[in-house]
Amino acid sequence: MDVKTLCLGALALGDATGYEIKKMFEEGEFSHFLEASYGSIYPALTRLTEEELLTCTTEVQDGRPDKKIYSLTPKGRDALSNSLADPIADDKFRSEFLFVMLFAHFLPREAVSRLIDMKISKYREELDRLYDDDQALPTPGSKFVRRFGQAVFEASVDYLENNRHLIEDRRTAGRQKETAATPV
Amino acid sequence: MDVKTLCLGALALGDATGYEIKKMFEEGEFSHFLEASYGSIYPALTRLTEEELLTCTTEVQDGRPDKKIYSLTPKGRDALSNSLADPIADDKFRSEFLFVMLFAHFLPREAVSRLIDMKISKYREELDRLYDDDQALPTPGSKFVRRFGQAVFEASVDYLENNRHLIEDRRTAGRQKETAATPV
DNA sequence: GCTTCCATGTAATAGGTTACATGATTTG
DNA sequence: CAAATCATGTAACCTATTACATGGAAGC
Repeated sequence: MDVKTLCLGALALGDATGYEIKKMFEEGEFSHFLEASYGSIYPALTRLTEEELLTCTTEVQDGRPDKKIYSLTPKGRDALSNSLADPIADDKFRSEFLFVMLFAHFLPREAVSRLIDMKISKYREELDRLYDDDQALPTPGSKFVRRFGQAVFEASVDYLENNRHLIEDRRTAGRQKETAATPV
Repeated sequence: MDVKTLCLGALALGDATGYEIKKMFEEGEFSHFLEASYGSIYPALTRLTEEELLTCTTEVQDGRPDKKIYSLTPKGRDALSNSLADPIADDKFRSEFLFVMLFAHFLPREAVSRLIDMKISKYREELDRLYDDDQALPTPGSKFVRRFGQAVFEASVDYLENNRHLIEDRRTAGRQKETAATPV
């Protein structure tokens, strides 16, 4: 599933420009589970138009590059439909944060605490974005997908808050000797 | 943070071969938040050895290629330490599943149900792997990281089970008319 | 008898991201 | 007055995945 397909999906939610599609990945509908850059979106839109899966209306602007509004053609809608029926790849989750946490004992305790604090704020930011459903949700799936994000990020924040002591309290490693049961 | 750094991390948990490191990504310590293929691991180990961050002991085998066991050198340990102190990239979560769910109304209801069932099994498989801590956990961070995975996957399964009706029950879209309050 | 496991490695390819190029207008 | 927003597009680069090459042993 490449950026072309993702763009078809974006346009199935309504006509849009490349710029607006990018925003959907950054802060819109797709932000918590997809990514794409201008460098991949613009060429994708050009190709899709060549293949007649999209039409493009140019709106002349002063001072700015002309705005190109893309629309899904019936052919494009079919292409999307077909792609949706294709086998889907497994979720991919990549977290450098967890990698670093695995080696938390290599870092000063305060550094670890700072990283956890930062990660919690990041998750909270995501949550704020997910709770702010100003714009009407365009498909029934939107609600489902949004709430999934909420559930997962909430679980993440909860987990970090309730279990950070596991790595913030030291003495866990192999380096203590007879210092048996003397909690500080 | 590239595969080289990830390999340093892998070897900080104990000496290993390229094959074993791959297993850590597939089903071991790293499986739920990192990925790497042989095609990136083997060259990384070669480079790291050239840079003297690793040493390599060759164990001759019959019938199989010689086993190459890599160990972190003190220099390698320092390099890892330094990398851990570098700014860390944001988590990346990519889900084609959620993308498809956004357009669930393009698919037959049974297809959607099947996808959700499959996704739940996938998450359950991950959970089984995470709960099976046969091998002793090598660092204090391991427990923290593992449990994080458990928390998130459990939240995901719970969410799917309790909210699948949001897309499995139709009539939500814009296509109903006066059919007000007549639940089928 | 077939599949999976062990075990390493290279080359081609693909798919992106990053950086660059341009520039007026609005917001702080 | 500076920074962010709007708006498109290309080219260089990079990184990693996929496929290929090899092959015995063990499990089903």
